[in-house]
This record gives sequence, structure tokens and C-alpha cells, in this order.
Amino acid sequence: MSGIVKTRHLVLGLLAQQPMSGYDIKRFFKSMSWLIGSPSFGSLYPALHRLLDEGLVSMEVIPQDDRPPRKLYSLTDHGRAYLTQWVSQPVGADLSLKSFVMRLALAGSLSSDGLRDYLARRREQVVGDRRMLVDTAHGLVDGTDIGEQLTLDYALALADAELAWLKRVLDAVEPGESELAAVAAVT
Amino acid sequence: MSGIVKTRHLVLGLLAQQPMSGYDIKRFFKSMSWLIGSPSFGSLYPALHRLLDEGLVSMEVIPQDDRPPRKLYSLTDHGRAYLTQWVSQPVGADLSLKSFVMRLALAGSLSSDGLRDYLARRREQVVGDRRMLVDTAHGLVDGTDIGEQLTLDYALALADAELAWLKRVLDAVEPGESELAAVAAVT
DNA sequence: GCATTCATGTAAGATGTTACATGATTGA
DNA sequence: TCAATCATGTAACATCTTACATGAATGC
Repeated sequence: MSGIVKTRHLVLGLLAQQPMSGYDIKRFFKSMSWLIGSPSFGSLYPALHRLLDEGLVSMEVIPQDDRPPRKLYSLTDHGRAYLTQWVSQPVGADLSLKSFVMRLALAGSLSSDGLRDYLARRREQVVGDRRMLVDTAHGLVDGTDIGEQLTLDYALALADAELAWLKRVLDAVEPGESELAAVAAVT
Repeated sequence: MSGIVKTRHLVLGLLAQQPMSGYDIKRFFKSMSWLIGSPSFGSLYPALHRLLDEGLVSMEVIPQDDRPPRKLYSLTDHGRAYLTQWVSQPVGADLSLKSFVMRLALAGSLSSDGLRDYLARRREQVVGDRRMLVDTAHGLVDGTDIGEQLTLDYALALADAELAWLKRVLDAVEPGESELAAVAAVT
């Protein structure tokens, strides 16, 4: 009832950055679909309707000449309060890649300490599970299934890449309250 | 109705390698939970019951002295046929990391060509979405949200790592019908 | 001419989580 | 003594997918 990220929270996080339509939100998810998958319209639109009912977002219809009218959703004050309160509360123990990324996208609503804790927790998780993977790999005999081998190998490769990334970002964030701008080596 | 991997298929894939209990299956998922998440017992046990009803698996109760008795599930001939038929049919267009890994674990039931196609398709997906990520990153102005920056950076890092892995494995698989054993550099 | 993009939505059905229950054993 | 591991399960509830519907514009 605390750490698990549902779609609604990420939707709120996106709207916290700028007003968007359901279609815009879907586009964002699509760009991330290979990583975390993308919810269908059949779950996205009802989710927005519910957020409207709960007063966490407001909606404005924008007519367009060529195209169908858009429904632009914005975060209300209530929604903003809800989001900051939610994002600042502790994260559950098990943190899958998907929930990690979804909450990472909400880092803007997080304190410097909060972000550092969050990344450190994810690192612990990956380090622990990486160890388990290596143990499993050592236990493998010759005749082991090719699928199992490939999966282990893939998981190890991604784990290493993620640990390298976490180290890089944590090093950039660690030095006191200094700028996070060092991360901006995105391009 | 074709490419999407549901839990049941991966369960069948695990049982294809060796008979397991529900608890064993959960243990496997747990070891992969940071990557693809893990289903709860509340969905795992009912799934096994349903597979039993459908005749795709058989069950044997193994009493134990210390611990509660285990229910060992094995793939039936019917189940094996179902699995090979399912795994050999074409993969849908959108392939998230989770569904990719789940199907990768089933590579043992796949032909050499099938595996190559599968990896190549995933590569296309990642290449395409990586390009989208770079485009998005270029469009970012200075004041962009830290969450968005971090997420993009993270996604790029993982995409690169995955592409490197795919290249390595595809190079090992490509040379005609030669051995896949080259992948066994797992340890 | 046909598929795709834009843009929204509903309803049925599948699937999932959460929270409970049981109960012995082992390690801190 | 308390928490965790082993090992199974059910019931209520939440959520998500699939498949449908609408309809105009743009690119091949």
C-alpha cells in the first residue's frame, strides 16, 4: 500500500511537468514501451476519468481545426499535494525495473536526499540479485537449458550496466548539495 | 492473441525443463524480480490449478518429514505440444523487456532460426526506440525536469547495454548451424 | 484506394494484487 | 521470543487487455 507504482501516479507525475492529453500520455509510454511496457487506452482513459472525479486533475477541451478536439488535463493543487506526499513516502522492499523507472521519472518531486536514498536502495537490490544470479550460474551443469543460460547471461549484462549507471549518477549526486546538473551529459 | 507472454506460458516453460512446485516457480521469479517482477502466490497457484484442469500439467504430492508436503507439477505430453506450438508462432510487434525476457527463457523450445529471428526483432525494437530517445533528448531545453533527464539517461544506458549483448549473442548464433555453446561464457 | 495518425471512448472478460488462513521448523 | 522460510491455498477487490465504435486527414 506504499511503494508500488501504479499507472495513475506516473500519469500525475507527467501532468506535474505540463498539461497533456490522454493521447500525449500514451505517446510518452510508447516511447518507453520497450523498457516498461505501455498501458492500453482502455486503462488510460478510465484512469484519467477517475483522477478527474477525485479532483486531482482538471480538464479543458481544446478544439482543433483539422483534428478531433483534445482534452487537456492539468494537475490541480490537490493533485500536486497528493503527488508530493506520495512520492516522498518510503519505497517498498521489492523494486522491479519497471517500478524503478516509473518512480525515477518522478524524481522532480523528490528531495535531494530522497533521490539519493532511492538510487542507493535500487543499487542494493541489484547488487543482491546479481549475486544470486552468479550463484545460480555457477550451479549450472553442462546440459542446462539454452533458455536459462541466455536469460542468466542477459540479466547479468543488464545488471552490470545498471550498476555502472547507478554508480555514475550517485557519484554525481553524492557531493553534498551540489548541482545535479552534472547528469546533463544526456546528449 | 499471439505474441504476448502470459505467466502461464513461462510456467509451462519452466516445467518443460524440470518438474517443480509452485513454491519453486515463485523462487525462480523472485530471482528475476528486479528485472521482470514476480507474480504473487494469489495468481500463481490458481494458474497452476487451471493448467491442471486443462490437462497441460500433471501433479504429484511429495510428502516430506520436516516441511509441509510439496505438490510437484510436471508437463504432460499435451502441455509439451501446446508449448512448442505456442512458442514457434510469430511474435507481436511491440516487445517490452519483460515479455522479451520471458520468451527468452523459453528459447530451449525454439529452433535455431526462430531464436535468431527473435533476437533480431528485439534488436530492431531497441534500435528504433533508442533513436526516439536520442531525438527526445536533443529536444530537451535547459529547464527540463530532472526526472525526465534521469529516465532518458537511464533508458539510453540500458539500451546500449542491451544492444551490445544482442550483438554478442547474434554473432555467436549467426554462423550457420554451428554451436550455440559459445554463449556458455556465462560464468 | 488503403493504412496510418490523430483523438476519444465503452464493455466484457481476463488477470492480478492484497489480505487473510494454516502450521511446523530454523536461526538470531 | 520473534522473524523468516517452507508450503499451500481462498476470496474480495482492483486493474488491465481486447475488441469494438466513431470519424476526418494525411501520406503511399
